[in-house]
Amino acid sequence: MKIGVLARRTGLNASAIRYYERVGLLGQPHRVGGQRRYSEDILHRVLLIRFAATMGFSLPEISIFLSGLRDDVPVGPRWRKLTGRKLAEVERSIERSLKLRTLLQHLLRCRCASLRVCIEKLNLSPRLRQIR
Amino acid sequence: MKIGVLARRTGLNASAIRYYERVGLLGQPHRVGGQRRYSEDILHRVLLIRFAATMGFSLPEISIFLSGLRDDVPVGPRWRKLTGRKLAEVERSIERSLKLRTLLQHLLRCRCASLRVCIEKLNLSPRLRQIR
DNA sequence: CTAAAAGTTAAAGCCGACTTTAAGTCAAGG
DNA sequence: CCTTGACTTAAAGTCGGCTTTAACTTTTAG
Repeated sequence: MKIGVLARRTGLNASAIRYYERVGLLGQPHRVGGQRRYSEDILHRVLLIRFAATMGFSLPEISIFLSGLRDDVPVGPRWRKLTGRKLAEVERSIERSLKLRTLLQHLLRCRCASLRVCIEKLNLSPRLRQIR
Repeated sequence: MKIGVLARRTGLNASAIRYYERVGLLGQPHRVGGQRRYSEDILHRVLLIRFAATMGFSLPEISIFLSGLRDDVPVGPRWRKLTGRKLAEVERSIERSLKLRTLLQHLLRCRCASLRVCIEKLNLSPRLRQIR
């Protein structure tokens, strides 16, 4: 299939597919008259890339992610390590977001005269670092 | 106080403070021989900006956030609306992250022969949109 | 008085993940 | 054959939130 079809089927822009190729996520596709032609395999690969991206993996990380796949290796230790690290990241981000939610709820519920007073009551300065 | 002191006391880089000034988050400070001089007030304002930023507000949002403060207004409806929207955003992001965590945990726990098989088992294509 | 530290500016650079632009080439339908 | 739409490239632009650079001035300590 041509790049436009792959683009429609993956929901991506053709330029994004060329970009993935440039950064090495997709190999060199076979060409007809200079134009790229793709197999179903590549469709799946692109969907997998999108999947990993929505999981919060960066493109360089996805490279590693996929290199485990390339060999059809039994989900190697490198991949496990990467995924474990990402899981830890996601967990930190969840904790942080839960704290933010609590704080925002407090801010919304409070009946302080002004925002300044309200925030001063929360005694933020010592918390500023924690929140990060 | 001079910009370097303000920088140290807020944990920011002096260039960040000048940047905040450029984008209109801080007014024109009073100057001595061309150099900026800041009051304690501004220190608090900068800390508040940082606080709002860690809450996930963008600098343009913080502008609005602070315009409610400028008048020492009783936490206006505009501010409430903005905060409510941010709370909703944070909640969506929490939900999304919880889903990601579950998925990552599944991926880590699975005993599939290869990543490809494992991911195929999860039947991802239909989920791809949900996850976003 | 002088040297070093800290201040000033405008403009450019950085990060990631793309998109857009400009200027062309190829393919398919009528 | 010719138009139209899809494709090609390299290079530049986008977003936010700064940082860095370069060239210069002011303040401060000794």
